Amino acid sequence: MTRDYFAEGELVGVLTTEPLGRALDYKAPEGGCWLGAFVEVPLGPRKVLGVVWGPGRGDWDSAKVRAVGRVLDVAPMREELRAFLEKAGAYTLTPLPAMLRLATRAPGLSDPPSMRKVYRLGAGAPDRLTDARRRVMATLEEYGGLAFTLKELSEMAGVTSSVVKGLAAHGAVEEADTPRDAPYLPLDPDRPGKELTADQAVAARVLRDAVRSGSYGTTLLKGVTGSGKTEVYLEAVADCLKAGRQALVLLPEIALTSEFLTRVEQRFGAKPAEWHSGVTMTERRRCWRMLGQGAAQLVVGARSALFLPFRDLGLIVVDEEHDTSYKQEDGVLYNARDMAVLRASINSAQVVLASATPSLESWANAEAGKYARLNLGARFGQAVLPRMQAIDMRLEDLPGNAWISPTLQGEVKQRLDRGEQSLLFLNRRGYAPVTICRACGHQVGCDNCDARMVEHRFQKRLMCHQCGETRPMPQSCPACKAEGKLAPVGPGVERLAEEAAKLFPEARIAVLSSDLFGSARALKAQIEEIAQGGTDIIIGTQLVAKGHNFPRLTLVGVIDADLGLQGSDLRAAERTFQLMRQVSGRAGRADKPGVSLMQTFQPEHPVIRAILSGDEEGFWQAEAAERQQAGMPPYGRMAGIIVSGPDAAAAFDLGTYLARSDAPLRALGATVYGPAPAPIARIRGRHRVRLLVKAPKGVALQPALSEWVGGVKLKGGLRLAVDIDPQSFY
DNA sequence: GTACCCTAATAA
DNA sequence: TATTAGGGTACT
Repeated sequence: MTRDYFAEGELVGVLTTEPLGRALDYKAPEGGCWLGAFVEVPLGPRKVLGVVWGPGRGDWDSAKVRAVGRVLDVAPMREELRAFLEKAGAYTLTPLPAMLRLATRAPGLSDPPSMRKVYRLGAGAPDRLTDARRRVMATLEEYGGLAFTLKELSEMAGVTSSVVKGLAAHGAVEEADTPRDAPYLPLDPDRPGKELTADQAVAARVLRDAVRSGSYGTTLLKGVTGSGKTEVYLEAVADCLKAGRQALVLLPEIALTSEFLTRVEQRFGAKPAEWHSGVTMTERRRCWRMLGQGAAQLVVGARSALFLPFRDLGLIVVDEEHDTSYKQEDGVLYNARDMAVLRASINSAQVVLASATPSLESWANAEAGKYARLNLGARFGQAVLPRMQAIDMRLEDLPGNAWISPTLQGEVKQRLDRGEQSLLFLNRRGYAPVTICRACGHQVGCDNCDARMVEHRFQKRLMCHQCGETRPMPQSCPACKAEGKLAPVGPGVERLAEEAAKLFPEARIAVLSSDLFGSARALKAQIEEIAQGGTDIIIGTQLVAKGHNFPRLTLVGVIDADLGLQGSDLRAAERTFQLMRQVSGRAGRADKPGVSLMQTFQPEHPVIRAILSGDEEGFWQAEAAERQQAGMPPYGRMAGIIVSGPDAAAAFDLGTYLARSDAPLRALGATVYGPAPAPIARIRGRHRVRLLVKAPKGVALQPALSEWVGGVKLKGGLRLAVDIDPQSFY
């Protein structure tokens, strides 16, 4: 039994975010401290943030043990969150301090709560009741005991701030100091939701019962685009809130949050808390603090929201659970989908994994009975799934440097004539993926990475999609100095837009690509304009595949359906299948039927055939069988090791050394492959070498891995990262 | 002799 | 991670 209070002078173990691997011993401060308390401790010449993690170990020279500086004025970290950080750290082989950093990414944690003045109904009476004063009093009475800032109150009453001040002077309005971090407006789960179809009602009831059980469980909620997944899981959120517990909805893309916030507001009458990289410092602080106090009921956020200090988390929804952006690819390597399941199991909470095209992992877990499974069939309203067809590019008469086939052109023309929208999908940002010199054949590459520079014509620059480095479009070849010989090769969305503009000069064309919008707001405005019908042809990257509603869209043209199938990655088929299905789902949402046409050079490819036939179960079965055969995840376990450093030879040497000293892994029946140059052999000037570990399912992989790599001394700027359950398998 | 830079060690 | 101590180098 661990103790949860430490009296002054007792030894406590404090975990800091400094990379020391474990908690350090300190003396409890005056007044003692609680287990989980956020504290400020002296470390060398500095003061750093820490959390009281347990009793001290007492193995440090007691004369050198220092005292905790002070206990911070925030809710202590709950036991569930501490357990989650420890387990998630053990799973991903991440040292605890790095895990703690994920959970303390809130600004101003060590500051006292800042105060502001608010105004509410007072006991006194004003000497004269003017019309303006009456409006202020009426406003306050309408909202009962609620308090408002000067600005809010004067705006709501339609008076100037001096009117409010005047009333405050008479005591009719009371002036008070409250913490700046105000509770979120309460969400009302009892408001009636949208009318559900029979299908949706059944699914909603199952989820509701699961939430009411108050225990852990995971449900895979599968439904095609437009089948009303959101309505269904919002019912589960409603029941979670009714039970007085908190809920978290994870979204893969910030661009999706504002649309989602609106839906929550329609359903519950107020906006939830928001947590992602685009949220201001003040809002983050408020979110973090209010969650701990239970003054925020629902958070909508990106994967990092998993590490927020919920007081009583009862439900986690992972929307578009198959999305690859749930996998954090640098720093702490974790998959938010898996971590959501872990956190829920610790918190006795429910997980809903929602997707039209689940990941093979989740599909297999549902098949194995580890997850419950719910299928939403028909699309909401009259809309039906789009008709899907291939355009065999071997039969199309298309000149070089053109990518819209005559067949596709004809279809777009028809939509233009009918006043409907078309979407041309190409998963390539920029103007052209390759810039080649016609004089010497040189391909312009990035100086710091092993990647080609991509021309972005709107910005008149070349950009490296690996490190983000840009440079002005050169006039002469960097290799042979020939002037005016640089030529674009291959299509990007910008170039496709140029081609479309030539073919359809009268059409209004919009390009949706993540790099063309400075802010989430600009992107949202553009999406809204498209939804209103202000655009005839949308040209977009995979940004458009994710849940935006374009009611007048009836044609999706996939420019290069073969793109994702190249390479030897076992996940390529799965990803292409998901992406194509998602994009196609954009067409025909309202009452107009949609068509999805895929340009391909290999219409007989099994993946393309599976996409066209719509035989999803068949596709998953075949994929699963193939993975099982190869002993690949989810039927086997994998880990990737990336060794990186400024010196290629040193990185490779360490890789070779690791490969030779693989005894701890062989003991498990695991195999080490490599070292080989990583898929991108150089990023930001660092050379990268990769090893892969393949192990049978059910073995204790992590302890063996830490024994294996834990002993190596990293010198000369070398770094080593272990990636459990990597996204790519080569 | 010292100003400057890089690397390695250290923190309780 | 931030700080600093130490060692080497290029200057005055």
